[in-house]
Amino acid sequence: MSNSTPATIEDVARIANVSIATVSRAIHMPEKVANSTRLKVNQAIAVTGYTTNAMARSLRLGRSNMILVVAPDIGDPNFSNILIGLENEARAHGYGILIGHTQNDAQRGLEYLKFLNSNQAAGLILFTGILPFGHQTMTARLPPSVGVFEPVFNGGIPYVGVDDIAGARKAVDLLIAEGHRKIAFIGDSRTRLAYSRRRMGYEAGMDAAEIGEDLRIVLDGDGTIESGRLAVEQLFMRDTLPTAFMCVNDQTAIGVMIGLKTRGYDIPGDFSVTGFDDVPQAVFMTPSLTTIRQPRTAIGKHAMALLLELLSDGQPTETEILLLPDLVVRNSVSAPSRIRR
Amino acid sequence: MSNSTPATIEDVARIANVSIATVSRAIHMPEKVANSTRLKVNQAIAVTGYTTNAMARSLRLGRSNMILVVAPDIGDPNFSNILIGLENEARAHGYGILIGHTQNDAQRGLEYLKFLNSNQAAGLILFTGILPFGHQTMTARLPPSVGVFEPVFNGGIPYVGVDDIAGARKAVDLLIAEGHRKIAFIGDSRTRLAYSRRRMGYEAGMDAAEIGEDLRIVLDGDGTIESGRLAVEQLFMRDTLPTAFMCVNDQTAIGVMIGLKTRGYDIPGDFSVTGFDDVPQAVFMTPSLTTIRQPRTAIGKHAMALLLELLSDGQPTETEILLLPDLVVRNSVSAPSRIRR
DNA sequence: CCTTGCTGTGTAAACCTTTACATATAACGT
DNA sequence: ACGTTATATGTAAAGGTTTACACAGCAAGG
Repeated sequence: MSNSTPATIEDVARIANVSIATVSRAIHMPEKVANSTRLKVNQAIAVTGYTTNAMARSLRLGRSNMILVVAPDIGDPNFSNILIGLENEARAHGYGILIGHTQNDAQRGLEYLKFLNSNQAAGLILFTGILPFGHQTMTARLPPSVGVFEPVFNGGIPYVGVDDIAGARKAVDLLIAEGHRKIAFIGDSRTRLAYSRRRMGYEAGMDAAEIGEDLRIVLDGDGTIESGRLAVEQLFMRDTLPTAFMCVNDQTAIGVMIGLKTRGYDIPGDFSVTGFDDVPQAVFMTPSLTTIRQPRTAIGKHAMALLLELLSDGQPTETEILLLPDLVVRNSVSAPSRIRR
Repeated sequence: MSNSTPATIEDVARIANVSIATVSRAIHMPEKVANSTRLKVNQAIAVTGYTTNAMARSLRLGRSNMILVVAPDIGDPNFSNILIGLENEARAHGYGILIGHTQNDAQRGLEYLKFLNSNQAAGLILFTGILPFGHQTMTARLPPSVGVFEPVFNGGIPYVGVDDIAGARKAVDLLIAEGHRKIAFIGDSRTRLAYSRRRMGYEAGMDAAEIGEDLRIVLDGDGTIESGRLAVEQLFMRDTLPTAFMCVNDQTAIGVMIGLKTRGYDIPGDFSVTGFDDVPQAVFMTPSLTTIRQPRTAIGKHAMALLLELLSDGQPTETEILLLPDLVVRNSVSAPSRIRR
């Protein structure tokens, strides 16, 4: 049975005693072929173990039924759940998914660009705020594409993600409602639209509560645990400390909590901390982290639905789909302690 | 410049005023073509923005320069670093990497099997202890393949990973050296060779220290944080408790720590805990987790090297490469407290 | 019995490459 | 000047599909 070389459509045709055209039709347009013939073909397929060569098929058709997902960092705790949303939706429509990992390296990006240029994928999902194709980004000829998780700031690609401003606003409003006034925003200096939008939410909340500029502290890290820890260290160098840390993402918040705990402070007794994303480990922290939940599978689902629409219609019906995130109240926030510096 | 349809080798040939064969040669065997001609071709390539259609190329050649990495769970904290090792090695040899995510679903596995059957990937890296192709696993015609991180228990596929027995032995030896005798092993009941080997290390260590069966406690979970927490709950139902928990992996250890802390116990004061893997968050736990470090990028590198060897030679030189893991001593282990129950 | 239309099937071109083979030109030795 | 060899290029086949077009057989309508 298990020959060294896979069966081709020709092998099937020979055994079924029909032409290759008929075999192809029996597979893809079964109603166009006589019952008796279809039976013969199916038997021959079973005998040979034939499965159609997707590459030859795509070459002929000029399109494939694979979708490429490109991400700079596959270890991002948000990635896997968004991916699951993408996959489920894609599968329901007969598409398969392949993942490309760029490690933020333009050379690797170009590799995947070649893949796309060869029609090996019908569509593209971008998990990155910037097109990862280096200097060829401008001239790149991309298939229908959708950005996910963070807006793609060059390239004018439709985007599905969370409403960062509204989400951040929920966090800052909670802190203010608890009585905090001096709230630090620990941000991310990398050129990512998502992060600047979260900061906008912070500012809007502070504005709405009429909290002056003098009570706002903004410090930029790079969104990693370590940068959260560092931010705490930097703030302790200054003479005024906030009563609450609103962090641009959960990684940063985890770093902030580690920094504060290392210095012997209690959370939320001494300082309150909020995150953003609700990564899986947020619930396992001590104290568990109050944060804004990304509706990850929903994002994936919507993004894929939009991409599939693009694949059939050609024109995007909308250029940005923003999902409203929920506030997840856990144990890292309380009222500020009255007695403090 | 940016036409709707990509340039083909024919476009280049026409502009350079040569035949398509010459263009192909100018690209792949430049020394076989006259300098002047090569120049013309290169200019034409620049003008058209031509990039060779990888699919047509692979169809003709019967092989591609892509390697498929199949993983059931891309969110596994071990995955991304092993992947980086794989990628770096692959790239150095002109291969690209694509990732397939099966979610432990045989249907998805079959999708990737088709991908392979179409020669769309030259080789296969398996991140899973079992071939993910459902009932077709036996008859599947696979390209050269290497298992990584956990041995593939069906299919006789060469494997690169850590020496689980030796690693587990290091953990149990540490606990014994600290004075522990009643050591619980929190395992994983899923049919994964890696986990049963870790248990063998545990047993071997207990044997060597001549600690009797009556002092051994073995409880199986499923390797998740939650299962670690549950194991603690179950042990508290029994009348005797261990002084140390040796966990089959870090996830389980984290769950055990959460369970113990929830019950108000101090680690390592009341109980010692060890993990296995050294996932990124192990260092950020409080207390930080003493564990066995997987040499992840090294595993990836060796696995890819072995696969590349298979791709050229055909025959595997070795069937299993075991890397020795290091013990990482942090703060979750100390001597057992004398006064207890 | 002839035309028309329908159903089912086959033939061959096309998708884009690579490369064995053939051919043309130049270089060289005698 | 001629045969031999090396170098550079072109021609065409092959890889596995899909599908427009052509064709054959047959039923229906006149």
